[in-house]
Amino acid sequence: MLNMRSVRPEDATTAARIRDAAIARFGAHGYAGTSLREVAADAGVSAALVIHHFGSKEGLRRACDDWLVHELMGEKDRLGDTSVAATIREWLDDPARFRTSIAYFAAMLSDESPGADRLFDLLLAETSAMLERGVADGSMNDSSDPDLRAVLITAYGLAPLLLRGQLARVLGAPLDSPAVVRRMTLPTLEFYTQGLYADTQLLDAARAAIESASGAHAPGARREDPVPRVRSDKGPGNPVQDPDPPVGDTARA
Amino acid sequence: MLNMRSVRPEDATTAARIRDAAIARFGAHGYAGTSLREVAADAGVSAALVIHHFGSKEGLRRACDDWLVHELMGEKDRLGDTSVAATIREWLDDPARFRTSIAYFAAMLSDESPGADRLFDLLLAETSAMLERGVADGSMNDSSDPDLRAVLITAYGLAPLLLRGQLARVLGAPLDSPAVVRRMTLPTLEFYTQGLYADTQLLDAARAAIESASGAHAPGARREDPVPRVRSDKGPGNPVQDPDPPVGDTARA
DNA sequence: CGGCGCATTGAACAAGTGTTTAGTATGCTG
DNA sequence: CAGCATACTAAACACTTGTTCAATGCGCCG
Repeated sequence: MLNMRSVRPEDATTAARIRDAAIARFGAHGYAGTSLREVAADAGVSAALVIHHFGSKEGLRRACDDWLVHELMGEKDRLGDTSVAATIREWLDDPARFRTSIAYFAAMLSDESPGADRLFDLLLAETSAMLERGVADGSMNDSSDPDLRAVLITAYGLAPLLLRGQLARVLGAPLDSPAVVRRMTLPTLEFYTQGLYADTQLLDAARAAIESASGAHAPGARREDPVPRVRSDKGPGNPVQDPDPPVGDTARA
Repeated sequence: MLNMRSVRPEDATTAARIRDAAIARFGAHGYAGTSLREVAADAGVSAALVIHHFGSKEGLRRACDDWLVHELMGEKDRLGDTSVAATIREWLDDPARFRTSIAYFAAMLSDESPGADRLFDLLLAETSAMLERGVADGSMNDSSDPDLRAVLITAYGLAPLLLRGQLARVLGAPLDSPAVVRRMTLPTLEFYTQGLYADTQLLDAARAAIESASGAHAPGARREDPVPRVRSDKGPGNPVQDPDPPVGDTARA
């Protein structure tokens, strides 16, 4: 289970070597920023052979997508109790492979490669299942909109990976370095346990505003009203007066 | 303050039209995936004129970067009390521009354009200042590692924007649509107020483990030990046994 | 050994790339 | 009006792109 995957740069079949080289290149420079000849050179073959094996550059991309979905999601069909900790340990022990795969995944998301949708959906499903279990056994809080929360948590989980370049730059070491992984653990847990806000003032205000604006809290309900300004009716004294501060910060950025 | 920016697609100077077309193209298809002739065609000029005005394609990129930093971060030099709510309202009222700018910013991050570093640093500084004020006035919880928390919060804030394509697909409407913005508000606030975990069990365990592993909790301290496995010493019964679940989920993805 | 099939290649292809060059129009300054 | 800078273009440049083609080698099966 470990060895059969760690057969990475070595021999393997030639097509696999090409695919691996392509994943590395695509991940580092994007699909459009990578030429077949570069991939071919990395794999030690001719450009014509790449076409011979994969039909076209787009075919190569599809093969990379398929491989990555298979490799990252593995055989875990049941979203059940496959140990998350074990998975983490696995890629912590092999940061080289983790790095390449994550880079490719990030590139997939930017390039809007169709494979990214599959991967994101799998992640989202897994997160949803995890949250449901957590709520069921009482270890996690409930949510007013579990589906949306699952999307949010999934996005938050991906954030450090998508921004790994910035994090590495700011923190002074790669995201998958032991030092950074260790340093991130506690603050992340703190945030996931205590939240950010010390009191429920903003939350209560938002709830009240939404309650008064529309009758029910139906998620996908009518969307024809111009947009109820839950956000701008609180005093300007509080610097984080917006109920949705991260998006806000993002926006102004 | 509003009008001078909303002069978007219309006349303006020719160089500005080219720049705007480039931002749109770069944002949609990336730097490498965009040709000068496409940009030129969008702007209604010849490819040679683009070179004439910006020197080279790379020069055009730099001009786009500069413009975006200026446009998104505006004149807010002091990270002080410029109202976040006002900024949000501003781009909520102009989703078209917001979309383009955000797409370009996301592309900058993927392409590792140097301008992305500037923008991220500004965002991070702003987030840090916001957190410091929040802690000072008691509206926000303190953190064991404020600097890292600021990085985390910044990343979380950017996450929905970087994943806007996936969010839009899963939620059935664009991220900047009134329906989605409205729907995200409450769950986000809930998460930022209550956190995810219902009790401090995992947090306590992690703290204890770290405490016992290394003497102090110094952030950047010695990094020569192989990495203390705070993660794998808890029972397999809890599905979210890892102190750092989002990264974990990400990893296995 | 003969022959088939596959992996593999260098050379060539048309199309597209960023960039240069020479040239035309246009409007401002004297 | 002359002169000049500037905005702008079409055409060509050298080069790279993805892809094709004919050819070569190698191994397997009879």
